[in-house]
Amino acid sequence: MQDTTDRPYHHGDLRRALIDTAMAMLHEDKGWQFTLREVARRAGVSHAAPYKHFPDKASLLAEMALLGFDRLHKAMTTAKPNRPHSWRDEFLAVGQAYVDFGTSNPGLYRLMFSAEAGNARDVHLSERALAPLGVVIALLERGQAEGLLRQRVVRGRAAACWAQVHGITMLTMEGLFQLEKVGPNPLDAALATLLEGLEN
Amino acid sequence: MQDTTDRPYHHGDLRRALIDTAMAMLHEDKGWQFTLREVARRAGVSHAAPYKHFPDKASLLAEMALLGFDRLHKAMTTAKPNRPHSWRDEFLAVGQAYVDFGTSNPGLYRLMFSAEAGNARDVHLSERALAPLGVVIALLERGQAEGLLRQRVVRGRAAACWAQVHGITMLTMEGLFQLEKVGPNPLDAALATLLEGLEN
DNA sequence: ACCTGAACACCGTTCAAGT
DNA sequence: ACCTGAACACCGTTCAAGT
Repeated sequence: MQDTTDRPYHHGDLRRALIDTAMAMLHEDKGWQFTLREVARRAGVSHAAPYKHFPDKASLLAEMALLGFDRLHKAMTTAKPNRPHSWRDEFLAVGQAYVDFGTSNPGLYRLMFSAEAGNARDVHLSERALAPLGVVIALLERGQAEGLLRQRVVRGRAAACWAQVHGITMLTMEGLFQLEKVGPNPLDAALATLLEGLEN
Repeated sequence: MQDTTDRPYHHGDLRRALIDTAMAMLHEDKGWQFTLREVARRAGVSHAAPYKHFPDKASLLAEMALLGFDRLHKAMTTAKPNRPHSWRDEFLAVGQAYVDFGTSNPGLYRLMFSAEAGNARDVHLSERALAPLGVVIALLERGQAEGLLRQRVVRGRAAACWAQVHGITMLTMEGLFQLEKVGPNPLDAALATLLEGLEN
């Protein structure tokens, strides 16, 4: 349903429109393997128009991944526990927010972590990918300062948290954490194990 | 370099040849996003020939993923610690074998865990994907029996191990565990955290 | 029983030309 | 400054026809 009438030739802000359209398409079957031509089609422009705003498809994907990391970062920083405010509650809230972000945006999350998509992961993207890790590092430092956590090198522990939570997210996304043999609450079990590895 | 002379028309075992060729192509840039036509080309047959052995590309990929899970399973069961034979050594050896398998076969590993590739992950594939998990479950049961591990629901702890090790593997593959900010030995740190979460 | 060649409906990307 | 249309070199998949 495109209005081809009110934008006779020049699209107001095609760049943003393309990103928005592609972001929406991420929620469909093919994930980030959508077609650039289809994006253009839905944005109401010719299939050549996107090339005036992005050198190629990979560049569009890279920009979208960047956006994704920003959103993940925001999801983690705005995550708050329901009621009490113990360190442990906050930690679990952040972990849950991370997993929720991934499982409710599987297409975007896969894109963010696919070196395959935007061919080479450039420095810019890698830097932005580490912002979420910064949240975890700060959280662990506070936990150690409060004497709740074992005294271990924080960056190493943060890496462990990241890997754990990334693994949970991906396996859930692939449907492998919903299988009987894996047990009833793999997510809770994984987070509990992680906490037992961190706490005093 | 195809011998088109000695196989004038009928290829002896084209099915296997296609799988082998595709498996080899997994190690190239595009990973499992290789082209079916290119597989046929390298196998020395027409681009239509593969369709006599696989209904579509997704079926070929599914078969390859199955093979991958078998190999991963074997890598885990044949993993042995260097010298001593404590439970802990064995656990670490299995974990390391898992990560090594993934990082040295990134194309295959990504394929195994991409619901995107073989469209729907069928029951067959999911079952085979759980064989590696079985190894971990057995390992944890022994550790608990020997009184080394906390008494927790084994399947839950096994899920935690899987997620941890899967996360490590993927983040390493994507190059995110080689970044300075993540620290010097994220892999070791992650495995150490996992062990501290399991052990008494 | 197994393979080929031509064909169909697509892609990503480029580029001269239009507004 | 921004967009289009035709073109190029590809895909995956199908199907009548060949051996």
